[in-house]
Amino acid sequence: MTELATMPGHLIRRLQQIAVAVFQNELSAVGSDFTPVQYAALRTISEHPGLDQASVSAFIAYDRVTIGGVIERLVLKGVIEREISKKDRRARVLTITPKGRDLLERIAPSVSEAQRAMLSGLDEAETAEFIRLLRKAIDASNESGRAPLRRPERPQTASQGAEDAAPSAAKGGGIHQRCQRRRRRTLNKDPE
Amino acid sequence: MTELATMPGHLIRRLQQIAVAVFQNELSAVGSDFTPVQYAALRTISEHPGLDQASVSAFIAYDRVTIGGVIERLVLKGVIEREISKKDRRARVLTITPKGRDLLERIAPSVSEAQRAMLSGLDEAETAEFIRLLRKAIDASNESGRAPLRRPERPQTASQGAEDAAPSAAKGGGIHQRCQRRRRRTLNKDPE
DNA sequence: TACTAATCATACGCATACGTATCATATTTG
DNA sequence: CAAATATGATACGTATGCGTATGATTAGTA
Repeated sequence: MTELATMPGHLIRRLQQIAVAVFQNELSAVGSDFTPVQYAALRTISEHPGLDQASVSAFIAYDRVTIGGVIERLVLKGVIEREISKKDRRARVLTITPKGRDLLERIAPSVSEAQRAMLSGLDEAETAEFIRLLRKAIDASNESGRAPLRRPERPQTASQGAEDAAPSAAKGGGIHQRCQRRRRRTLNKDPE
Repeated sequence: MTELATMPGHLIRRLQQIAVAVFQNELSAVGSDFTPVQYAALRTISEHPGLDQASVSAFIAYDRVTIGGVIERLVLKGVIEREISKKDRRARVLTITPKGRDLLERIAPSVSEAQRAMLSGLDEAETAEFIRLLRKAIDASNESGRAPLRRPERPQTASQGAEDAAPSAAKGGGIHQRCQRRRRRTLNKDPE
């Protein structure tokens, strides 16, 4: 049986927890309480104004249900606005507020510092190689996660939010089929 | 502003989510619903019978509060037993049950396969290098997380569980001081 | 020995993370 | 066009993950 301490899964989990802790430490030092996920969502909305929630989650490869809660908290913090799309009354169109833009700008140095600090054990060459391997591994298993990375294709709000672009296979490929496939934690119950 | 898609924090999170999905996919294929964390805890208890919960969490660098719930679910699944220590009535001594041992053995191939599959995008040399960098980064930032890796030092159950050993700085160094230090998400509230 | 400090476990609260189900609305098709 | 299907958002349940607080005990100290 392989040592637990050498298993990739275990190591990835530990580094992820360190990364979150480092991120929040850096941000709390400048009075911000954004989580890494909230930051990622806010960044995405800032750079692609007018996205709906499903597109945001596809953009950063997060779970749609989870992003719903993240968006909710960002709205409560007053850093984004959410309104019903005029083109599709199911969708909620998201835009960043001036306050959100200010905060993003203010925490930018801390975010950069966190990215550096979480890999402080690696030198420059190692960091570059590590990032390369991370991306390679992720690309190969993109479809294994619940929320594969996808590129959206509609600016939605028209007017301003037109800097999206990037077509490609969006839609259709997601999970969430009504008649589900790919069950994971279900039908389990280890046989007694 | 750096691209979100190139930030280590973002990439680490995505790979972690892929790793969890792969793990659970592999295990559900053989009828098991252990989570990665439950597996790590069970492995630790199996290899170091007689540990208390705090020692388990220190051993695998997980949070003590979280491990409490994990242990609880393992007890409910009937794979471990938890009883009050005779030496320290505050502590709960943990041991694996025969059923737990059987299950561990049965899922071993799936666990190995998951470790391989989650890095299927990397060749052998890359995988080795990736793991080396993971460990190096983690070692350097061990203290950044809430639950740094520590080695326990008391077998606790006496009799059987004596294969622990590995002394070193345990105790004292943990977080959880009564008068807290290292606040993270607190005293925040971004200035309006 | 009495008091203080440290430690184990646990409780509560909040934030991801995700399987699943449902409602509302679009889109596709026969 | 009407029925079937797909999609956006959300609700519910469970599992981490972790800051914080507290009760029970133990250890350390005046």
